[in-house]
Amino acid sequence: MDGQIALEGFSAVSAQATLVAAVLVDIDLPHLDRPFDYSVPDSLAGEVEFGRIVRVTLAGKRRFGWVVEVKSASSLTTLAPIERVVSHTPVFTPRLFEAVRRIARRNLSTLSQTLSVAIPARHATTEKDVLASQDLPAFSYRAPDPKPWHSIAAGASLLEHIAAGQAPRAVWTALGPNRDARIVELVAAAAHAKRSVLLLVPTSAQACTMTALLTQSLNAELCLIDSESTPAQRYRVHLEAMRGAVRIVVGTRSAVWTPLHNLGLILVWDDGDDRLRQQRVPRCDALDVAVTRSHIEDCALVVGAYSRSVKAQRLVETGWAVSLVENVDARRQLSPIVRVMDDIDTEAQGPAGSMRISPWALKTIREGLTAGPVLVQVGASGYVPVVSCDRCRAIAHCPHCLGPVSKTADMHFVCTWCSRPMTDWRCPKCSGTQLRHARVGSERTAEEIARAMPTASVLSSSSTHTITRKITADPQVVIATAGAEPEASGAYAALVILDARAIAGRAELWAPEEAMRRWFNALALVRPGAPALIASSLETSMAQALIRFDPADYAQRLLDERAALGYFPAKTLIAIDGPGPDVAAVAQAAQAELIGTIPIDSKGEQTLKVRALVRCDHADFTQVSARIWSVMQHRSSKRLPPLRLTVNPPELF
DNA sequence: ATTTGTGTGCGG
DNA sequence: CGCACACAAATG
Repeated sequence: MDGQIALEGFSAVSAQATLVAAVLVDIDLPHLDRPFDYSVPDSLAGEVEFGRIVRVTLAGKRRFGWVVEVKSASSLTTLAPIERVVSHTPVFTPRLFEAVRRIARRNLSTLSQTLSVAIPARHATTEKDVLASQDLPAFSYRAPDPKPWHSIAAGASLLEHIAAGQAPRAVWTALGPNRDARIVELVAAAAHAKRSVLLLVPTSAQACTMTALLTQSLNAELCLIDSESTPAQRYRVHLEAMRGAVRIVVGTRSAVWTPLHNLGLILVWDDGDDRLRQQRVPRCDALDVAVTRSHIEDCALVVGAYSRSVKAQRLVETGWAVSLVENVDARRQLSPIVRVMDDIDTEAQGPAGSMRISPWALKTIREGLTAGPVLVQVGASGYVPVVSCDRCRAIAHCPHCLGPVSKTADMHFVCTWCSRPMTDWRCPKCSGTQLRHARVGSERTAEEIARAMPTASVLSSSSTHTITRKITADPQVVIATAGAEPEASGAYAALVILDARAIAGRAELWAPEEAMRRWFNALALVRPGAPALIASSLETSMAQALIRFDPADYAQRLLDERAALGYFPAKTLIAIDGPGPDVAAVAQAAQAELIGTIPIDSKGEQTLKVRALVRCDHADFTQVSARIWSVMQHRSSKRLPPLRLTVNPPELF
């Protein structure tokens, strides 16, 4: 009987205008990842609206949920009621929800989990405070001068389109000396169009620098969201952005979801940096979210970097974004002069040329010191393989030619120069006879340089120890790992890049792209016309891209290679991790090409785990992912252990 | 994840 | 026949 049911908390949906809310419940299970209808008690009718957080009962347990639709009827006859409306305001917009939906689909993750990532945790007192405030700051910016953009083909046009409130898309390769000015102009253009701006950078430090830059040059009111931000601050910016009270947001990865009102421009800086990628599920990439949002919000997108990621180049190749590159004159005027050592240089220097710090490198450092600070970029600790004496740790050299020793695939020590085997090797320092294979980093290099140049002042900056952010224009040698380079007042007078081959030569598919990103980031810190030496021989196309200062061309080469191999981003790959038979079943159900299945080392677990990689064309992804997802739903409803899915695993590409 | 419903086996 | 336990289905 209806009366009895109502007593138990359920109500029949009558012919009267009782409202129904579709609620997405916060449970991370694939088969429950869809909205459920709840009746809206008359007492809550005024509060239930799209985007509100509510309290509902699902399967006998009280849970939080998000209202994703309010309608007048349901296809079901009896509904449980919404018990409480939790948030006093919507915490997301229809457009943000659409972005969440697409990103969840693409990453094969649940909507509820993705929504949880996109929306900061509610903070009640902050919410009250934001809702009580009424301030909407005045908003008027002059249109930036497009003149400085004339050294970039299509650059001025991009700026004018943004200033006119339109939504152009570009991948931009910047030059160190004028990057800041260009960013300020881009932001000013969108602000002039009375639209909001979202600026995303890889690190907190960069976010702070950007905030300072924009505050100073635009006299703009803006908000900063980075790893230092408290939950209260995050929630405040989120709500204020939605209300239009905040119009410019600078931040790191998590800020990409900020639901700015009338979003006009998203600017992603250095998209190749893996810090713009989330490590935990749903592992979404700030660039992917930015691309998706620019579609949905109809806003401009500028992907800027000193180098060019393969992913960004793909946006250019497909015609979705235009490529913005400084012309040859500007590059020549504003970039350092790059010299890449080749095999002939190495040979010309004689035996010493194959030492870790070559005479060429030392010469470049010495000359640079006469004009200002010199940057030496080294591989991070553990990056550079070195063979040394097992007893005294002295770096081993070939007794015949003094060349460097390395370990071959079949575990033998040989000279990389004359390829003589190191049988009967004897340490010249301590007479030890055993060799060891180690990896060294920046600290060792600092010692070596200090020894070679006793009069120079040497500073070491690495992410594992101390990072120095800014140095004076006084002559000194700065040894830094990639990403830990301090900015020099007036820029560096010279740059030496060591260990280049150790980084570019890694077996991972992303190695050359990542190497270029690191090197161009270092090159951007050097004075125009100053010498920059890459102290290793490199593959010709790589060397050419550095010398001509043309990372976009090289990215296109890498993209062509990926296409030829059938890898991301030319195709879509999905990794399925879990117990062997289950993984095989899912790979089968996907009806996509199975590239292979490899065992993965699972620590402390009994069951043998494997990773299957399946591949499909972009056009087939929707269907392939739908098939995989339905298996996941089935598995979770049967309470089978979950499998881990990764779309285009960033550790591979 | 949690509850509710249905089926099966065994003691009474 | 009645009850406990196992398994499956639904969850609003």
